[in-house]
Amino acid sequence: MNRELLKGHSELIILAALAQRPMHGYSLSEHIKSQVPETFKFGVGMIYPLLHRLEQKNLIRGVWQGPGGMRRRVYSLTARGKKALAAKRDEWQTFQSMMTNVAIPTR
Amino acid sequence: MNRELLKGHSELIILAALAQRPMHGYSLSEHIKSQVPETFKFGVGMIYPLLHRLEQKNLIRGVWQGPGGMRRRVYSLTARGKKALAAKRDEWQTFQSMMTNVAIPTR
DNA sequence: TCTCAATATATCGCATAACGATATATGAAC
DNA sequence: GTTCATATATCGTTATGCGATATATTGAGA
Repeated sequence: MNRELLKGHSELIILAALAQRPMHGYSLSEHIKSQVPETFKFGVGMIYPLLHRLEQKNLIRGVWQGPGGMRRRVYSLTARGKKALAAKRDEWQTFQSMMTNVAIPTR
Repeated sequence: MNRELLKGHSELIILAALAQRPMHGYSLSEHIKSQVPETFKFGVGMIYPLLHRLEQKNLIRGVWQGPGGMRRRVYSLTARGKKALAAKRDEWQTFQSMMTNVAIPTR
């Protein structure tokens, strides 16, 4: 399976997942693995840079859980993140219908 | 609009267009421009590397038009290209439904 | 108690490819 | 004969997917 298919779409996946409930990186990875086909699953090594990127863009915010137990950073959507999610959903719909129109002939 | 969205999907667009009728690079570019939204249109500079790539993979084959007139290379699908197109269409359907499931909540 | 697997985060490096910019040449129209 | 559309080609930048690797903690079981 082409590994470039996800390019540019992964942020939408993360934001949509975090909109359901706040999660930390590892549980997010498990969550996504459970609901997308094998070929599309994110490696853990992909999740953290993505989360850092989204936090830098102020679309999500993470807080360290503590003080007891293993350190984990739980992320949730910011106000900007919610708007971005809506925008990315629209963007996906546009892209999706364009691709389907172009690639799949109407019979 | 995110410029990474197309990653990995552009070959499908080209193959699907050439399945309709053989074209050379420039007309292909015009063809695609006419049927996809502004934000997704391919610059001409994108078309030729793509065509070279597809020809190297033996999915399309180009023949120089001649001898009179401006030089132009007309591309059409090979047998392998037709199979690849079918595979990429399936791949798109899988990707498409996965993304929609994950990104757009069912109400 | 010792070990191992699962949990949890982080970062490095490679490969791929979108995409704008730029170069070059021909043909047609004015 | 100058300008615009046609036609192909390539370079450099940038983004990012993704595997590999490193490190630390916790809990279960032998």
